[in-house]
Amino acid sequence: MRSRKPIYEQLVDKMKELIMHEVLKPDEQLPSVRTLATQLTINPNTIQKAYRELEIQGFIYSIKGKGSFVSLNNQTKDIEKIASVMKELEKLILEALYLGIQAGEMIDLIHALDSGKKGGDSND
Amino acid sequence: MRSRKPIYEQLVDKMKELIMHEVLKPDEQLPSVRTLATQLTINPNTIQKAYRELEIQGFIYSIKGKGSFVSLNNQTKDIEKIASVMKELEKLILEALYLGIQAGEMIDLIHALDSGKKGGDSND
DNA sequence: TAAGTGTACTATCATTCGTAATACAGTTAT
DNA sequence: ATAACTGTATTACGAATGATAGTACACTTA
Repeated sequence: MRSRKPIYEQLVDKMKELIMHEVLKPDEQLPSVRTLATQLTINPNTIQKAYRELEIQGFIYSIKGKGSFVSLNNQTKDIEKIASVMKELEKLILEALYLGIQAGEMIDLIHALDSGKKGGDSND
Repeated sequence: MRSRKPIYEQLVDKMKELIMHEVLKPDEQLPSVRTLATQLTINPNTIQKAYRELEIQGFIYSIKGKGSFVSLNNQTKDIEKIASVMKELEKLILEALYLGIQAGEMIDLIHALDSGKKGGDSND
């Protein structure tokens, strides 16, 4: 029974969160494919698929024989990805407004996340 | 070759956009399952699946024997859905900030979409 | 009654997800 | 060179999902 979202995708989301929240620091080495597979009791191939996706999205980089590491990216130049995220954002904001969510509420959310990113980790 | 997103989901997204942009007005009748299936050259079951999803999400309502119609919703009370959208929004905003997108840019986007919703359709 | 509507069900096929086993390639330490 | 670790690639299989297809039922309207 898949919880409607593939395991490898869940893993990608989780890792992205950890990286963006700086729980995983730049250049920090990630658990190896086989190690993590053992820890999570899932197949190494599933981990590898997640890692590959994370690498494509620019969140990690892998070196054969050495391991996988968190990217240094803080300011990406990937124009395609930025455009894609902005488009998603527009869709979601429109839906939120349609649902009756106030613009101010969303703006507050942005400010909270933005200051939390600059000022440091005060809360979670 | 599926463009990585199911047809019925693409259809749901498309209809949601049309409804939110008020191209499809409240209480307006939608094409019947079979009619739309013929027009789009896809299976009636696929249309029905999309319509069912749209009904679950509160965008349309269907009456057996009569047809499917656009909901009047402008201010939903569906707390679960609002919470879900807010959570998605938070994830996406965080990723946008991580990519280097400025908070002000997102706020501008919100204002643009919000005024476009209240003031009427000046542009598209 | 007839023709339109939504809805439900079963069957079939292709694709994807996840697992499994195996192999290859590169790094590091011995 | 060897051993033990890393990432990567390939193939195979079973289960779940997406989409098609056909059929049937229930309701509304003329």
